[in-house]
Amino acid sequence: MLTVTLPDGSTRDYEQPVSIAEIAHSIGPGLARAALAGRVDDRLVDTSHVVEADASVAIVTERDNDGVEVLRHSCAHLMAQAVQRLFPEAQVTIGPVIEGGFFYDFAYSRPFTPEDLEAIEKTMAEIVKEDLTVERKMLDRDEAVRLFREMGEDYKVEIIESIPAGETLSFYRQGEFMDLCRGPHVPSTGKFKAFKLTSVAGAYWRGDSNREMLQRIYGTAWPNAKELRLHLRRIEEAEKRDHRKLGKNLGLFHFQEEAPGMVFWHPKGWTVYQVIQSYMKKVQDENGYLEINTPQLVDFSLWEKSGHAAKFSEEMFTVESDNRQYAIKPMNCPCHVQVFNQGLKSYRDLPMRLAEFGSCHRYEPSGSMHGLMRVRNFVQDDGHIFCTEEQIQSEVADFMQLLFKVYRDFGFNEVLLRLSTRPEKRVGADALWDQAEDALRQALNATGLDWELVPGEGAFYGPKIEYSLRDCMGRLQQCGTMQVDFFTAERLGAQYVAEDNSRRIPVMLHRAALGSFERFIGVLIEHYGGALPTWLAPVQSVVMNITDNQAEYCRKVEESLKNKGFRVTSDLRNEKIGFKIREHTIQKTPYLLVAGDREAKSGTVSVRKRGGDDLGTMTLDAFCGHLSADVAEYGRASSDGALRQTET
RNA sequence: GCUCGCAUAGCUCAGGAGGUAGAGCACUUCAUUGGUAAUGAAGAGGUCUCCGGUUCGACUCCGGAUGUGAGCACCA
Repeated sequence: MLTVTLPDGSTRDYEQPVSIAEIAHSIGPGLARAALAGRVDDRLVDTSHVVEADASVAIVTERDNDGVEVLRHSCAHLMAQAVQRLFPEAQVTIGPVIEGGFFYDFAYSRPFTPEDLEAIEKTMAEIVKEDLTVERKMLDRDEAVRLFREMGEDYKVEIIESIPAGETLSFYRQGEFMDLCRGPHVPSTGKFKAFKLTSVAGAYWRGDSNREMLQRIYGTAWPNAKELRLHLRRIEEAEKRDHRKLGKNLGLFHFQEEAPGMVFWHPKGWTVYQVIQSYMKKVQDENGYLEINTPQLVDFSLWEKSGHAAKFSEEMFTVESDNRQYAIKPMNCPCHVQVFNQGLKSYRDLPMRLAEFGSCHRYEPSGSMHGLMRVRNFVQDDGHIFCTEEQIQSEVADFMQLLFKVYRDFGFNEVLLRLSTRPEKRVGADALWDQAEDALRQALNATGLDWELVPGEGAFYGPKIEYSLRDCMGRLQQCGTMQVDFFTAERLGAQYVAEDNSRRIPVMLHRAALGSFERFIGVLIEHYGGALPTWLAPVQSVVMNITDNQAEYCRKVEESLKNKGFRVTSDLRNEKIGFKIREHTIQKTPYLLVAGDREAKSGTVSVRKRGGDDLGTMTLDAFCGHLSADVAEYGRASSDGALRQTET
């Protein structure tokens, strides 16, 4: 006799051990059909799993997030089975669930083509029709190695061999197909209703660029056709917001072959850039930063001293002149230490916060470049805080306050915090790493917000906190960073005189809020789909005449708005008003002002917002008030004012 | 950097057994002075990314380079 507690709190008694499928059936035949998996005391299991003792049990269906995950994972198996039916020589490797779908990596003699994908999808549909039972099997490790070796699955053999001998492993079989897998999986291949293979690409075996490249097929699976359709539409929407496309259409910037990975900013894009820069300048001024500027070319020896050359010399641009080797600076830190080093510093000077909008060049691998998001020349809103160990925590805390304010002003309300700790390749003693990691951990805990630990992902000189924004498409965009560094200052000879007259080495905090202007602007463009909030819009308002009669009046309106500090243009072309409205709407200008004879006579403007809202006719003063209020709101209009935490 | 794809007018894209190319928008000119998402007409615009090869002939086929896209790897 055992008692099963269901999610609604009700209980059911069974005479003997009972499977999830049987429990589902005893509740109702509809639920039995919908069952994809089960949850026993919070552990996800197959529907064939037998409950042997009292437990809380839930039937997992497609309405459950875990159910959708199971569906996708099983769909990866379904795809692998189809691939092996069509291409018997293809070897299977791994096939996990990812956000929104799944992939499976195959070793095959040639890449798969779009036509192959169609054929694979068709075969998948056939296997769905066959409604094959999916069975779980347990095998001893060595037995499994033997079995997969016989099947000619070398990659699976390698995976299984990396598991300690003597362990029992679970396998899943559906028809002729069998795969090593932790599970759980759907009970049969008839459960799939909506899936689509989306793309193929190469991917390294075990994520190691020294090993062979496999053929990865991406797919997506959903509980029904409608959700699949919505998913595909969301992808289309995201493509429309692509900052590379909008950057071209809105005339913000361009790239060209002669300068790969480096931006040509156009007047409008540069306006956005400069608005952001002066905003950051103001924020930094208000927060005790001293702005500096340092050279673009610095003798290579400085990079050797700082330790960057040892790790990144391949990624640095170099210049030779007068028999001297220079590097175009790939980062600002060593230069900031040089500024700190001028003149003897006292503990009274600390914390010293140096900031620079520092242009950096890095020879990024060609395949990693992506519009503004990853470029070879970028400008960081860089800052280095030289301080004592005791000051670390409050400095980190202060920076976070600054950061959250900045993000809110740009219209981002969700921030994800991550702590990256010591990597394998690093400098310095472990005791110092302990201390540095501890300092960041405590600062994170002090915020009261949740954060995520990412072991081994720190910089070579210190651990870091990374701040990622959630954009309106739900994607995470890493922007800000705060790094504790006990080593660079020492390497570059930075010192201060302490209270007891001893010489001490300052701690260096590396920090950036936006990350790089290029990337941040890319994120903004996509977040807003090009319709930047008024304070950022390159052109805030355009004045249009209806006939030539009002040209002079429009010029006056433009002039008067410009004098008040607004970014305004006028469009006096001999075109119909509808045509002009359309053009400036497409250009996403926040306010469209129309002046005909009526307005010219009464000294007013007719105001329309880019979204189509008609604000009616108002005096120029009234419009100025409206515009000022909008600008003063920054990007907060889209926020609820409070910083929300993002789900990790 | 790796795998695969792509590169045609300012932009978005067609095209063809291998016989030097086309649309829409934009641009220029003319007409039109029109009240909230496209007025009409005419004109101009191309070494079909670059370098080699095959061929009587290459934008088209082959090889390479460069750039770029998706993914992987990398990211101080």
